[in-house]
Amino acid sequence: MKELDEMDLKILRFLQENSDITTKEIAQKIHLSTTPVYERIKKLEQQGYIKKYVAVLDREKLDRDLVVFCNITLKEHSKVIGHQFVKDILSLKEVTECYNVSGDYDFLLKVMVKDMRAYQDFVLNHLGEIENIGSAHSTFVMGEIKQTYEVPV
Amino acid sequence: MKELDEMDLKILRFLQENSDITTKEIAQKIHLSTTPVYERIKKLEQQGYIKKYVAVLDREKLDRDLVVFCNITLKEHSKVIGHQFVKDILSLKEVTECYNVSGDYDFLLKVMVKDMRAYQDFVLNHLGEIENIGSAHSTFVMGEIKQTYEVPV
DNA sequence: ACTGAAAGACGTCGAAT
DNA sequence: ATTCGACGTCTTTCAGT
Repeated sequence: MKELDEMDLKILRFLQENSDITTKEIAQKIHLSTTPVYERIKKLEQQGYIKKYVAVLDREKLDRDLVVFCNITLKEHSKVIGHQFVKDILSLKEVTECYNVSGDYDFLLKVMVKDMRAYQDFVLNHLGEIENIGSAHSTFVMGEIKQTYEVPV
Repeated sequence: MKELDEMDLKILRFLQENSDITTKEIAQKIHLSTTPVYERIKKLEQQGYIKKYVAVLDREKLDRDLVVFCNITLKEHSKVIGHQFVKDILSLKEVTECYNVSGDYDFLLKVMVKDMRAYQDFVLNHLGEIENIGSAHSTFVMGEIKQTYEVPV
């Protein structure tokens, strides 16, 4: 991180907002020519600051209208059991995010499904099949105020 | 959504995993030539299934080591107050996601900061400045088990 | 480390089948 | 839907400052 200057940060800000932008356009915006911009981007990719480039899809157009944050506690907390839980969770495609968290619960899942019926099916038939879940508490998303994948830099 | 066939879905799956892939490579993977793949992608972009293309950055390499889910309640729930809260929240760059949720709290924020000291500063000096917040309950992320921006299709 | 120019690759799109 | 082909633009590189 130390070796990044303000030019690098500006490039990162542009790219994480829209990676379709051309090297030339970035160059114009930050008042450089294309070559240094090109080389900086390559450096940022190689050094891992940029992990990958992805397409962002429209959740609702793809009929995934329901987003739920699901708080999970485990019955036991041994290393083996935790590991098995993680393995089981990773296989569920409806779970787009999973965090090990502090507080009253052990894990926080972000689940994306078509509708309430699909969520019911998810809880009963998918979560319900996983061993060692103590409790599951669902928080439903009613509105997305802000939704970005950006790292504040 | 109805008008998407299996080919379109395959293309979306590839692109949301890695948008650096060339039209030619997708064509090979799904056994089509480049022209129809190209046209399908353009259609998916124009119809809004693909919202944009972005670079995914490495949070930890950029010194944003602490992720916190912050549950907020408002003191009052009038339309005006909710609107002002939203406006205030949107101005905080540390808040990468904000949802209006069901349950014991009104809003769920995902906050990304450098460390615990920065979080303290965020809560005291940024959240603390916002009117009408009744309570804030922080859940700290200890480990990221799964973290994807993909829509399950 | 940057500029400017030049080569080459790929996205882009029309025409024909 | 496919191949072919051509055009334009961007990526990529190199010589020069």
